Amino acid sequence: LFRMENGSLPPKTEGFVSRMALNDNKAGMEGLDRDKINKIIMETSKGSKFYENELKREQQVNQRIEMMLQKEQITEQQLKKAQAQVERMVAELEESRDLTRAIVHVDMDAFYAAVEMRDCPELKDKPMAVGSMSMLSTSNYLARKYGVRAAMPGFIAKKLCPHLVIVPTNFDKYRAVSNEIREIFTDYDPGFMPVSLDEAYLDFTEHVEKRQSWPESLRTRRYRASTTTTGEESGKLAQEAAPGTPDLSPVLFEDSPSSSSNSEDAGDAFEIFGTSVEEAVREMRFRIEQKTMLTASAGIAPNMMLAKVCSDKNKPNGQYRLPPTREAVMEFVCDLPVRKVSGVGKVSEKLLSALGISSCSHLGQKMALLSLLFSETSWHHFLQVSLGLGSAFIPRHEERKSMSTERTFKEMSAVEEQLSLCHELCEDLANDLKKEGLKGKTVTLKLKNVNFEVKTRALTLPYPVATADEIFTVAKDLLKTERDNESPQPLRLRLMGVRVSAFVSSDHKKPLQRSIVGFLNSGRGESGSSQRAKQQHLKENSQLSSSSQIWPLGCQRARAKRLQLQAAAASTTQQAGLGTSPPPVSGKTDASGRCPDGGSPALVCPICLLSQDDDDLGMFNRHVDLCLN
DNA sequence: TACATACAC
DNA sequence: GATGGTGTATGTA
Repeated sequence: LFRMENGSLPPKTEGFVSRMALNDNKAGMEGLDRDKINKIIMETSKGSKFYENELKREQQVNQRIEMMLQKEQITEQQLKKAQAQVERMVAELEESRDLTRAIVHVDMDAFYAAVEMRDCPELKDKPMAVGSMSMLSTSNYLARKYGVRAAMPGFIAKKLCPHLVIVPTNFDKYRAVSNEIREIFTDYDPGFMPVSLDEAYLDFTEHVEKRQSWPESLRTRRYRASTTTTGEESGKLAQEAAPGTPDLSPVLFEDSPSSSSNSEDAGDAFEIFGTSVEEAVREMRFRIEQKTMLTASAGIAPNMMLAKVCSDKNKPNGQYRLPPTREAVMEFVCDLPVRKVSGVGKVSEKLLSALGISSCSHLGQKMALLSLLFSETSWHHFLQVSLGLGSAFIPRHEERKSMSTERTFKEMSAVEEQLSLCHELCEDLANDLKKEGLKGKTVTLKLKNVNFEVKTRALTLPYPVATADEIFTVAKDLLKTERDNESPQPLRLRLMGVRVSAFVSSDHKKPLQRSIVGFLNSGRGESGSSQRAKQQHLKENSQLSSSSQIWPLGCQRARAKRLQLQAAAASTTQQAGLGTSPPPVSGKTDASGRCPDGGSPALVCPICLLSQDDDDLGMFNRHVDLCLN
């Protein structure tokens, strides 16, 4: 069972850097001439600093593989023991398998490219990509046929496809479209989780439940401006239908059926969607197309990991539902290439492939071995994947943990130039931090030299910083240290970046918010999205979502009161946190970090509504937690 | 905490 | 001529 296929798996061509080869596991990349494309990529890259660095990284990975294969000499004894442990864990995980949720992953098709094509008809029948000569963000399906894809530099793409049109990015435009589709998402799951501008996870479970008892009119989508709409949605729908003729969406892929052409065939003035999840998702995609003239693909599955894979299955402009049965899931996962799973990238793929693992079923077969070769978190993740398990609920949006800005430029070696750039970065970063009212204690400087070698240097202060000068004071010091380190050689840089992390303000507010939100929702049952709460979604104006009906009036008042208390407590908290001000101690705080004026206001527990004598926030939070339990 | 790596988009 | 920017997680020291 073990120690059989030793190593010989990756077909190694001499001097071939597999890290740089075409990634053809994305949609629209089937059946093209890989070898020819890779040859062009390699020829164009060969000899560049970038290439040399990639070669180095490749060798590092190869070394890791060697070390791993040495460890593979494992006694039967050990393996048996590991196998037993794996089996125990499998049983445990099986126990917890949840097939009751309908998780949806939506993904706009060739998003940036599609937006540009929509707004510039000239582009519709041309291979095009969005980005620059240095880097492409995405490409349309016509360009993909030439091997042109996201994360490829434009000058290489041009070699692959000389007629390629490269359009610069218009982030503001993409953001605007993103907001439009997110409005639609909210109607199906107000707690949806955005992944990026064009991608999101939604929990459709509750929507589908409600949908069963809806009148047909609520499931009717008009796409002719002429018809009058009925019901509470009329305004919205009329607006969405306003763009009129449905055949304006850019044709992304010649062979792909477009829902627009379907509607033309039907020749009807409206369409009624059914009550199933699939119909609901179809409806959502239809509304997206009506509103933005862009198409989306979607995957429906019992958990996030599977939904993500499913959304890729019928891309572009398609959807796929994986039935919520153990059998269907296991069959689906069996032949699934590990690389398709989110979280498994180039390196993991290569490591696994060295062990003879390329599909998820292999993953399951070799789990005992994997448990001995990989870290606990890694093999636990592999195990879950091999069983088709993933998160069946969509986690609440997390607070951000860091904020950074970085820039690439032509070689820069002069100290003064580097310093002024560093200062500029600090200013930009301080600006961004200000927008979110953040202060952090850790400043990290990132440097990349002309050989593409990356270094980070960090310093954690005893107090939080936020202004450009505060950050710069630290960053320039880190830069100086690094310069001294390399001297007398100058730092020949091609990139510099500054990051601030270890935030304090949110750190204090967060646990409290969580507790209160948890309390407010505790009456609504335990499952999935109902547990999540984003204040923004509690606003009442959405027709489809139930948010305005969730709270009985009395309850709303209580909620308002508690939120008030929460705010008060939070501001108290921030004051208490002033002990962390920077050195020239401000006159407003004394050494203990207490507010000198008026003493410390008593904290009130939002649950039991009793004043807490202790004004220590930690104690207070523990009290709230006790109350919640 | 510091740093490097892997990963996603 | 030319290979990005932003953010998270994790392993290790």
